[in-house]
Amino acid sequence: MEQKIRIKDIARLAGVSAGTVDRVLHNRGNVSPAARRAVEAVFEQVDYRPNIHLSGISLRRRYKIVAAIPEFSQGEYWECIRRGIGRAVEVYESLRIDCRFVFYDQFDLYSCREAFGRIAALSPDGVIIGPTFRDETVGLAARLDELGIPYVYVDSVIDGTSPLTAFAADPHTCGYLTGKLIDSITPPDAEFVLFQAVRVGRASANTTILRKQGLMDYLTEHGLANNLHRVPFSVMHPERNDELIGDFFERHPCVKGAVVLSSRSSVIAAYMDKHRIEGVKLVGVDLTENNCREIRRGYIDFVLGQRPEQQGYLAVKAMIHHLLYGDSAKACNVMPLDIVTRENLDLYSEFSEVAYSDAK
Amino acid sequence: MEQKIRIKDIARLAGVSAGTVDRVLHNRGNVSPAARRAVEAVFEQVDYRPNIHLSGISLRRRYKIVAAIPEFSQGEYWECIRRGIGRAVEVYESLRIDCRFVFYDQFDLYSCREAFGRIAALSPDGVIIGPTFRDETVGLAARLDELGIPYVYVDSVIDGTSPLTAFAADPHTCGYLTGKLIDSITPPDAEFVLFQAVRVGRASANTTILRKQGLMDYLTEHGLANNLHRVPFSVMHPERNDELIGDFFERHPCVKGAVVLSSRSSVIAAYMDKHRIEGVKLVGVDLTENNCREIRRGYIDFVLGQRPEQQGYLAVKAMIHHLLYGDSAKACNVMPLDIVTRENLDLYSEFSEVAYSDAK
DNA sequence: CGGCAGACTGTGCACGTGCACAAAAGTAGT
DNA sequence: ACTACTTTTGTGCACGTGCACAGTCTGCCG
Repeated sequence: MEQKIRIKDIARLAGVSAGTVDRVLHNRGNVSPAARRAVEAVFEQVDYRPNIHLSGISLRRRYKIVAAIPEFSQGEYWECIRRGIGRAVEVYESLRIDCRFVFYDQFDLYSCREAFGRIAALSPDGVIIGPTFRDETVGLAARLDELGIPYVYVDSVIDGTSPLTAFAADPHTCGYLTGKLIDSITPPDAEFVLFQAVRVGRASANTTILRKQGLMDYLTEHGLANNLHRVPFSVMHPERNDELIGDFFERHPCVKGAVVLSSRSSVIAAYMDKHRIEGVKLVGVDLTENNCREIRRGYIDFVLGQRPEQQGYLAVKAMIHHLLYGDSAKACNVMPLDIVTRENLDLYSEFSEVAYSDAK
Repeated sequence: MEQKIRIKDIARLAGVSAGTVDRVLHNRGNVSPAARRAVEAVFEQVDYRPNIHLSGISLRRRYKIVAAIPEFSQGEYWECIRRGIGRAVEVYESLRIDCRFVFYDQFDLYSCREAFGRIAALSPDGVIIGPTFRDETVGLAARLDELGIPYVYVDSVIDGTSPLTAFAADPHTCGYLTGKLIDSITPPDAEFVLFQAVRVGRASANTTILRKQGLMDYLTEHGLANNLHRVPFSVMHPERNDELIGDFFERHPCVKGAVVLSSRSSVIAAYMDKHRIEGVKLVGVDLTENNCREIRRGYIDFVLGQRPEQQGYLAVKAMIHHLLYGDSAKACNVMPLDIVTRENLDLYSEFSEVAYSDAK
């Protein structure tokens, strides 16, 4: 095993001092062309990898990261992302990282606008964005671009902006896979129903539209497009669903599979429980606490998980690596879609403890 | 954000020098009871977390890890574990870690015995064991216990030994989940076949037996135990399967689902391709290259992945944390079982790039 | 030629920990 | 009280990097 190459070694090989190598390395200027060439020639030949642990210590300044994500209640989707962010900040605490959260109401455009407006004043070194409203996010991205502040998306990506990177599942694949699953676990040529969550004050999110497109594409490719019914349901007022959903199942006894493309499949599961609807398979998205409970109780058959906690963790990590070591990251990281069912559910929840703890 | 507590601070608070605190911290002895009490009293009160990056640098000695795992061909299961180990060693290279591999033939008991016999002579500080043969592993474990050398299992766990920790999927759950899947994607009360890989020179591995038990338990609980047929097949000589498997399907046209509990489901997939057997669902285990190919081609419907690469990575990480920072780890870490199908396969393979790269 | 600004370069400290070594304190025997 | 020895305690260096600061060199102007 060859000895690790240090800045001092590079300096010796190039016939300059460590300070000059450092200046070349960090583009700090004030380096003569000759010295620069000499140093760069050495870099060509040797495989120098800075010891990231050490560069962290020597660092003088503190970096400030702002995470702008929707607010959440306990057990909801965004709590996982938040937890992942928090974990990363803990792990990297020995480097000089501060993290500050800015929450907004994902169902209130004005709340988002106001929250996003506050960010610049915090003069962050980097921003983690959990986007909901397209225009507001585009505006924020433009401002950050102008200020030269890097930003990273979690959960979903907003086109037409230039983030450092993003960590999100592919919504089209998500919908497509949902189609495959519900098709696989129901009899051939079964009928399906897509329950669409409706909410006051918010048009369907882009993610949901793309998921639906993925679902439709699967069904179309398998000649099942006409087997799909669409029924809206209310998240805020579950009691209103009784009439909405109630007679649907009465009129459509051939429906053997139900799909929910938002994270609220537990609402449908609760309905099925209450009204003793049996023989209908249910596939949902996201491992929220409510969904997990319904999986355990057997009312939800499969759920697609998109590793929100890991998204948050990796977003912070990518940001830190960019800020501290100048790493560029690939434009978009597509998260795996975990197929979760009663038998492997616990494995996922228990395991998340282990996976991230880089430091004690 | 409060200031980070350093050894020097503890020393000041306890009225001793940093050296004494260090001695208490690392149980190096030569500390008077009074001083020890004073230091420990301070530890009670403050939340001291050593900066692991720094302890890494200051460390004088090199640690030597030996990984004893089965040899493999390209694209096979153990290659992933090996890759994960390699990755971890890269990431932690700035700490002083050497890793050395000892390979053995997983179908040759004597090869294993010989390889395991060589380990002690390498005087490792820690050993990663990928076990196959029970008695040989028990023997190795006993020798390591005697020498006070910690060891970690990957892939599976050998009872009656005391490893530092282990990273493995639960084989019973694996079989159980396989049952759930094949049951879910076939018509009610379908018949199934379990293809059992037979190999010269090796009794069925313990893992396979436990998986089979899990499968049987699922079927029994769902009143399907009598719907299962068992057929052996040859991995080494696929051409012999023509007769073995051939007339089975002729005689059992009601069989709609096939299960393989080893990683060799691609052999069955290839057979189905060759003989144009259709309408039979196939569920397998492990994301080997061959299995991935057959998933893409549509001959395998679902595969359970147990994250071998992550197992290797985490095993090394746990060992390093134990050696360097004295962390104890929980006895056994149960890996998630990823349900992989054509639509989410690529997501898993692409993502593994991202997840581990702690350092550039 | 002297002075001076500006560009470039080298030096040295700090970061927090592990560990070697020196120093001090304690103990026991003569 | 002195020596010899053990136990306990304190001190200081090394690790590799970032960065401040001081020092050197060059060219230009008066």
